[in-house]
Amino acid sequence: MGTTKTDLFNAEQNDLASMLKALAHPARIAILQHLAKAESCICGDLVQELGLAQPTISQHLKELKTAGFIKGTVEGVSVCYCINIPVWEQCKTVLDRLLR
Amino acid sequence: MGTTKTDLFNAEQNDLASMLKALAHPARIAILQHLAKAESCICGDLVQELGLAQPTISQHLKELKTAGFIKGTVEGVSVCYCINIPVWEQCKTVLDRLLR
DNA sequence: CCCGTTAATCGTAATATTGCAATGTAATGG
DNA sequence: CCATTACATTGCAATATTACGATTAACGGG
Repeated sequence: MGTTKTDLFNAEQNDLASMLKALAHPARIAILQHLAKAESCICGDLVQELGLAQPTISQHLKELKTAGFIKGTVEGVSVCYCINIPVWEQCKTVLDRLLR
Repeated sequence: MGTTKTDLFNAEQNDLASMLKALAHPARIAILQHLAKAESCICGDLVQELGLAQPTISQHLKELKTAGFIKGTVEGVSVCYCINIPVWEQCKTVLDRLLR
């Protein structure tokens, strides 16, 4: 137990659920907002902006990246993150299709 | 630890996160899809439709109701659930505002 | 080549979520 | 009033998530 019974549901339902789960945390929403506002990408700044420790931010970034919502490019010693628009659009489309 | 540090974020971020969390489970998505398709509301049928036990369905319904996405009205011995359109619209609006 | 800076990863504690059996509650039919 | 039917609640086991200290990996400057 404690595990979601994914085999009971179809791919669309499971995919949408995991996309939404990736967004369903205030820190990850705050990260997306910051990336949207900053236009270009940032990284260590997020640790400053939100009050969370560096490993925590790194973990949230990883979840957003795994879900496809952001992309990260190594820029020398730092990493530059930015929003992955197509995935975002697709998420909204699927969500829209849900209730109509 | 293990708790989300909600005090680090503003109300909009926390509210959106909890709305999305309510949606972020395939069973709850399946429930919403079924309610949308059936137009009118249903209830015990959901236990049949999805392969989950009755207490589990009841718990998911409760979470959706707490988040405001559905409403339930007692109809004799059974309970009739239906989608709460305004909350749904508002969720999409807030989500839209996030990335733009 | 060493050092500092930046970020990912590991390990772990605290807490939340998922799912269900058992039980409780409320209405309905007889 | 009793049995039944439809749900909700409780309690608990299994697992997932959140957060962070400690450590590691990778790059650039001297």
